[in-house]
Amino acid sequence: MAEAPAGSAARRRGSGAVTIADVAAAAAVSKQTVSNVMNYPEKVRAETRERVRRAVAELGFQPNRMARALRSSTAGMIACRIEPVSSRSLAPFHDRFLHALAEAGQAVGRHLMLFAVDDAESEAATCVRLVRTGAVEGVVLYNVVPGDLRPPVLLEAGVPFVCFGRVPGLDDAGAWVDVDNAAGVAAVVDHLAEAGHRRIGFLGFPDGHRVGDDRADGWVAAMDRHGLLAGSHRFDTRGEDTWTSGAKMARGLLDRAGAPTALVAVSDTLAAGALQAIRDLGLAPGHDVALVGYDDTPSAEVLDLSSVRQPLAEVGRRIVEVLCPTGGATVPAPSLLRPELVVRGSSRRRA
Amino acid sequence: MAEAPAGSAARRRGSGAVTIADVAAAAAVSKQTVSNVMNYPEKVRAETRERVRRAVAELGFQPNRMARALRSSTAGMIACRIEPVSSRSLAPFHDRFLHALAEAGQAVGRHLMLFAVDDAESEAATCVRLVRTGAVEGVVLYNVVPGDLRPPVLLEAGVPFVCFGRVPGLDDAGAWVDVDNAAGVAAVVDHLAEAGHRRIGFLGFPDGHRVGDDRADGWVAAMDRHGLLAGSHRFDTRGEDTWTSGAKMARGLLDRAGAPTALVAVSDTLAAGALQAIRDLGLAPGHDVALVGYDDTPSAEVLDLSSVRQPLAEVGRRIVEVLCPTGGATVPAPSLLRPELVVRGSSRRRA
DNA sequence: CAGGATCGTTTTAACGATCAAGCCGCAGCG
DNA sequence: CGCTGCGGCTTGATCGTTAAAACGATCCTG
Repeated sequence: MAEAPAGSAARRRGSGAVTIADVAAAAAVSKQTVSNVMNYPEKVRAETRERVRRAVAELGFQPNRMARALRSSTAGMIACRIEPVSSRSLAPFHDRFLHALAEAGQAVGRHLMLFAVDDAESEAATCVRLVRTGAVEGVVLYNVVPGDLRPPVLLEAGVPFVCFGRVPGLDDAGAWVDVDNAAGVAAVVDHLAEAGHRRIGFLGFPDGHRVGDDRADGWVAAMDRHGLLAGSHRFDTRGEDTWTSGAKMARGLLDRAGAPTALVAVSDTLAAGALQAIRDLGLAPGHDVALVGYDDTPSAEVLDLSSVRQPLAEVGRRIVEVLCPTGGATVPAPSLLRPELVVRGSSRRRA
Repeated sequence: MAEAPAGSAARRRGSGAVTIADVAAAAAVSKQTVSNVMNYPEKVRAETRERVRRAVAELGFQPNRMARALRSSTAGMIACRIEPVSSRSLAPFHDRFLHALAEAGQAVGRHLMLFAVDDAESEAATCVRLVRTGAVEGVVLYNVVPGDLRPPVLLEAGVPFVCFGRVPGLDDAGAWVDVDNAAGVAAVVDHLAEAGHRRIGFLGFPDGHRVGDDRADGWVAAMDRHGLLAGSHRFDTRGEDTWTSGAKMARGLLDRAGAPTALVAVSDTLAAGALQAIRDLGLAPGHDVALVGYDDTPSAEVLDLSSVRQPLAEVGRRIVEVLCPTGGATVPAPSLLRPELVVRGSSRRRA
């Protein structure tokens, strides 16, 4: 490990760093005044404030976080589980969620602590322990599904938490933030219908998971709204979230008479597979067949693939706002955010 | 946000949780004895220990982390930057690194704190601040390249750190852990050569980045060792780390006389593209053309693609060991770990 | 049997900050 | 003149824990 050089610019004293007492001595004021300068500058006369500020700068003073946390019993941290990378999907979505959370947290002076556990049960236990030991102020639950066993446990234990994912029973507490999956897919259908497409195929996930089901519902609802639902069950395909599966589903849809002129995929992985299938059939994506993916992963940009972007930054901000209320007096309601369709070449031109 | 119910099983007192003083009172001993029971049980008489233990269990006491951190000035945390998801690669590698780090940290009682910054410069500044404020004991630098400006800054500031990625100047301090990229690719070439392949193509990254260059060196060295280097520069292709680019490079190599019978790709993304190209040419992966990727991402398993697995768990353990030395008296040397080749169908059968 | 070593526990004192009074001087006001 | 109010600072207590010293009692040991 890299060791500290004997004498560096910012001076260390004895065993530890420079404390508020050192600053106080240097500026010839009391510790409390230094504290005030740091936290409530308007409470201190300008002249004194300047003197203290100079001392702070000269000594390179940085208030000790643990001491502050102890005294004011605010850890300045929130926790979230980091899940093992699943082989289900190629899309690095969890990554981006954590990044958004970290960024949103920092904006209000909170840091993000990660922990790794094997299952939901130990996740709940760990969350309880982290809050009980004062390590964090609250926790974030990722990918919450109906019937999830984590919320009730945390509720019972009195642990502040916010879910990413709808929780039906918690509607009044503002304890969840979600992105409207149905609306996202519906927006895609709207976009395609406006461009004149009448036969719009759907590449979805197998039934039985919240996200996939919501997206499928969005397709059905929007198709119905445009009067395109009749007979379109032929265009409803489902499969695992893999590239291969996407290619297969697309081939199945396109390789027949009366094939769809547009495809809606519920992930960029599926869409990437579909893209290849389209090309394999000698068709031009965006021209012969329109194609839209989901999640706006980096690959979507590379592939010039239209995709639905989830407002992750906003999700992070809301979560943090609920967990660590700043100025806003009112406790916010649970948020159902609208995703945004990013139109690229794969769906821009009329089929 | 979910609120604490009025009365839950684990009792809260007044404004806060149960403290060591409560336990002491309940067990009719001093606070210090309780502390000893928690930290040095052998120092306390068995009978007393039992009594204290009962009180701890009854009250559900959990020592306050901040207080402990303050008193013993060990934060129990390490920090690492979470990078924005790059559009360069589809592989969620950073994810897995963070997971490994979190897990390794927990094994020795350390938690992982994330922070988000825009560039390397502010990363260094943030690291310094985090350590100076006592928030973390040390930091981990991800993806360190030669000439990286972060190590010198941290060194100067006396911040304990460990790099993932070789740092030539720091060889004596054990300040880095790396995986031998050249050895990984060489192992692939060995594997293919043993299977009888003589013409082995290379799908690499453009020159100028450490990881890519190391892997290219590995190919050259191993080819040379097997006496296959002569004329094989025709088989050396380079391109961006995208699926499309991989497909194009593979097509370029395979679609001519005297084509390679095996391909080494330096990422699974490139390999996935190559896989498609192979199929497009009517060839059978693993039979007509052997193919091996790199990083053993989830997609490799799905695609039945041989790949080189980096020992991330071990990387995490070493990093943590250096940052937070446990029992081992000796400061470990910098670690250059060997990756492991995972053979799957794409390279199992003789071409 | 005095003097020291040992054991198990308590007491005291931090760790570095913030909170809540308290104090002092000066202005305003009856 | 004296009382109150207030800005500006200091003092003392405190958050919950642990390190280190103190302490009384018992046990050796020469």
